Amino acid sequence: MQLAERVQTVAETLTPAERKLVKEIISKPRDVALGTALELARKMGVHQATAGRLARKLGFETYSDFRDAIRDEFIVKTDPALRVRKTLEISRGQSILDLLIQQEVEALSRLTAYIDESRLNDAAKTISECRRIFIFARGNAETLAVLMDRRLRRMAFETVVISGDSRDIAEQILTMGRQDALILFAFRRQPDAYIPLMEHVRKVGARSIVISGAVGPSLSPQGDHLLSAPRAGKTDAFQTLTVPMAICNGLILSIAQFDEKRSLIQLETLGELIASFDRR
Amino acid sequence: MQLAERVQTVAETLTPAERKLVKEIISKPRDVALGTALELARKMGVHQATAGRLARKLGFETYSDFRDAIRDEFIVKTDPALRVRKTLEISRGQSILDLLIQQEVEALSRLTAYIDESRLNDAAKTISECRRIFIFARGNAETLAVLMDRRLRRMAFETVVISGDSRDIAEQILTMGRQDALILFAFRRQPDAYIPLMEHVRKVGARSIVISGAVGPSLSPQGDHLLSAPRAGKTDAFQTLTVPMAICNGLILSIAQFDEKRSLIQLETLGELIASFDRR
DNA sequence: TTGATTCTGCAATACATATTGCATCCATTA
DNA sequence: TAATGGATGCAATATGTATTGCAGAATCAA
Repeated sequence: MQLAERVQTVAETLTPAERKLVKEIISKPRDVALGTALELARKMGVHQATAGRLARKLGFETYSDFRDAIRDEFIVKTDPALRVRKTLEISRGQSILDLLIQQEVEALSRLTAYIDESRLNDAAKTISECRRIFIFARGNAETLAVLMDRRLRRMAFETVVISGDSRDIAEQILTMGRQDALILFAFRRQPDAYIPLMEHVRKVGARSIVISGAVGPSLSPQGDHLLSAPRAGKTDAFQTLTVPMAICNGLILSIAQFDEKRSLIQLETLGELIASFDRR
Repeated sequence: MQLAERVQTVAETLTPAERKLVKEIISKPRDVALGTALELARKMGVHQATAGRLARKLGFETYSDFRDAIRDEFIVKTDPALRVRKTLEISRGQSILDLLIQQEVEALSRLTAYIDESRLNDAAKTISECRRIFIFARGNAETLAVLMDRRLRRMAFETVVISGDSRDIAEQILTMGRQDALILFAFRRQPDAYIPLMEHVRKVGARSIVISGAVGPSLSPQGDHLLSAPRAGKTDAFQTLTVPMAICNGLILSIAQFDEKRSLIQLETLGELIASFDRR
């Protein structure tokens, strides 16, 4: 029986402390497989005894048995070369998920070739200095508009998600001023509203940030900041929002960094910044 | 220093018993990495103490240190995710974007350890057989609700995105019947509406698909299909939707596959399927 | 609020694993 | 063959790790 199944069978009876442990065990089984009950417990801030009791609850005689099971399931015992070959065989033959992930990983790995830190920071700085953020997206990109809207609001920005047809759009951007910014998403092709929108932004003296895919550089007129990188998969085929979402997340973290600096809180490392963000 | 080098430096001074041990260590380092000194010694017919002394001879303080080294060299390295991280660490600095991408790639690489093809297909089959799809998400996951809603609608499914408070929810699910399905997103913690929703689904004989993160297995009551895999980043820190979005995309492609089969169009490869999907 | 119940940490104990001093064995050499 | 010195196993000790009884804390229901 797999670990996840075992957890499911006892899911209803898990206590808060046990839940903490389970979360860690599920997300980092390798660490658990090589560590001790004490290490796991200390890491999650509960007592060693609780870890032992959880093992029993999951249906194992002892904690050691539990660890052995994790090892069986998550530690590669076979020859690595053989394993790689197997994986490739699978992905070449059948698995949708493997194919998808392979493409996503490749595309993500290429991202930093297109967007470097300073570019991201410039855009983040611009946004953090603005009063109001307008967000425009059409098609699948609306997903990202929802994401940015939520994240920005949580950081106490005032946002306006632009929706509807050209008349609606015109009404919504009427109040845009020089202290505002527009975040615009464009993939595949230039949205119909693109030119009038960008011209309006320029006219009122606002700033624009364009987040895009491969078409990014060929958009015209250009915005103040262009954050574009090609997406996973072939053009004109199934393309995902993973790469632009990574750009969005990077942007959010970068903005958070400026916010921290603004409030004179110095953080030692980026790791701390990331850890401090979004905590509940 | 690698194990092989260490052995070479002391090769001249190895005793017969030690030679036996070294042979085993070299040929089955993974077994040694997970076992005890006693196990190794007994297997090769020498005394436990000899194993301990060999460890010291190889330049380690204790047998545990020796085993840790073996683990580093032969177990941790075989984890594809960690290997990627090491590569990225070496080739680049520690910018926000690098850190983010590194985490995303790691998490994505691990995805297939948690969700296999059959699990995905089962869920896809269930959905493709349903008349109407209800979608429930709260917090950041609403982003994914928007994604799924758009994709499913394009595939001519009738969808209902559940919104609002408990009263609204109750009204919206009133018409749910046995031909319907609920896709529910849950991260961090179980949503308040989770239990009543799932109970209603069960009562009316509908199906449920839960897409989740590390908490997935500990949700209760459980749905008919659980698609869960840990997300990138540390628990309780900045966590992204990349992994669950990959699950969604995989699900969509899988559903598309069933649709193709239903309409008697046979595709030679999945690559073609993916290329054919979502083309405009 | 009270009482019952469950959860959880503490600390003592039990168990597993590693280290070390000592005795013996074996091979080598004179 | 006897002497020597390293190699090895034995067993006691030390260290690390897991389990368990107990009591205080938290939770829930009445």
